[in-house]
Amino acid sequence: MKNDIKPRAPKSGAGAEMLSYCNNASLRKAARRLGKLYDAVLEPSGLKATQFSLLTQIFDLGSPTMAGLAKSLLMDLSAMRHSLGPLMRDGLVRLRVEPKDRRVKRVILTPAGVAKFEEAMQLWQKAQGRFEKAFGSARAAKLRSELKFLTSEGFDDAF
Amino acid sequence: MKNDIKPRAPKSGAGAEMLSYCNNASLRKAARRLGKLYDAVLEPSGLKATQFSLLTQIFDLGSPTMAGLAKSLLMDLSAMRHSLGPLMRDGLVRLRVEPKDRRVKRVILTPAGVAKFEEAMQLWQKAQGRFEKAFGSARAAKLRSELKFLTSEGFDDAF
DNA sequence: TTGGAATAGTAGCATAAGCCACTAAATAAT
DNA sequence: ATTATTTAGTGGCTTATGCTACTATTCCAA
Repeated sequence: MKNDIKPRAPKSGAGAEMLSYCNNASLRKAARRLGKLYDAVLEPSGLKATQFSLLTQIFDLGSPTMAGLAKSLLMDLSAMRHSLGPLMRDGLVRLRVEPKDRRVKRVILTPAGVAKFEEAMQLWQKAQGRFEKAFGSARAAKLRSELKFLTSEGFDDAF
Repeated sequence: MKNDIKPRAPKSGAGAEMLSYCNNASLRKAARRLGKLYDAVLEPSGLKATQFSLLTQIFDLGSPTMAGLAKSLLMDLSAMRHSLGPLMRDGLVRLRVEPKDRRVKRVILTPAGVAKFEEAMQLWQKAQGRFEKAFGSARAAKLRSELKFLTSEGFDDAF
């Protein structure tokens, strides 16, 4: 009488793991787990994986505007700003008003930020390598490809 | 001179999207996106997708202990407790001390919690259906399977 | 040119999630 | 039995993210 409601799971009862059928829950769970693994490897740098991602994106885009950075990460502008907080506090990143349009602020890596990025990059390589070894490179590429599709315009429109 | 450092990305420069090579960043980005989509569909219930997941797991496990619930979600016990906060505040869930071992507290769905769960389940079915339609059912099953592996013991050991 | 719409950020609040330190209860070891 | 150890939770702090409301600029149209 316990599980007459369930997410199209086959049978049920304890151990049916209804939640494993939820694409969103599966994704979050995996993200939690993988985040911890990458975090652990990056730990010597003092950066969280999310922070490393931010530095990487800022570096890659080359002093993007806040809105541009947020958009590239499919992140809320406000959320992105909050995440920049610790990085600004630690002097890795700073903001610069765009003279041409004083509404705009560009996100700049400070020299310390670049140095920290380079340091963390070594660790990231290690984490990435361990992942590819444990999961398989081709398999990882395929997974990233699927995830990329999930974040594409096309998927968003289709949903 | 800008991108002489990069995560095994092929070329680089603006648009190379270094970050798309990071398995962790890809996963988080996709999780953010998908979370928002599921959240939007669940919105009429007043539950976030994460909260629905919690209710589902509590329901499925049948009044699990806090530790058991956290473990099943690969979540920190403390984090899980924090997430239960809003659900307890809203009267959907409550805790009950286990008489046999007074350290233990079981997480119980209140009648209101069960009702809310059933209500949200309808919406979840809709979100899940839209996902499967946009992404493909077989493809989704394959993706979940890969994500499941990421959260398995085996992967953890290999990493 | 001036008032309204659009754009870029900021501020505050709320949930999601992890870590560490601490308490309480049960178990094992001596 | 008494202490040491382990197990289960709690609390507080921090970062990750999102939403909404509000401010500052810029742009566009009448």
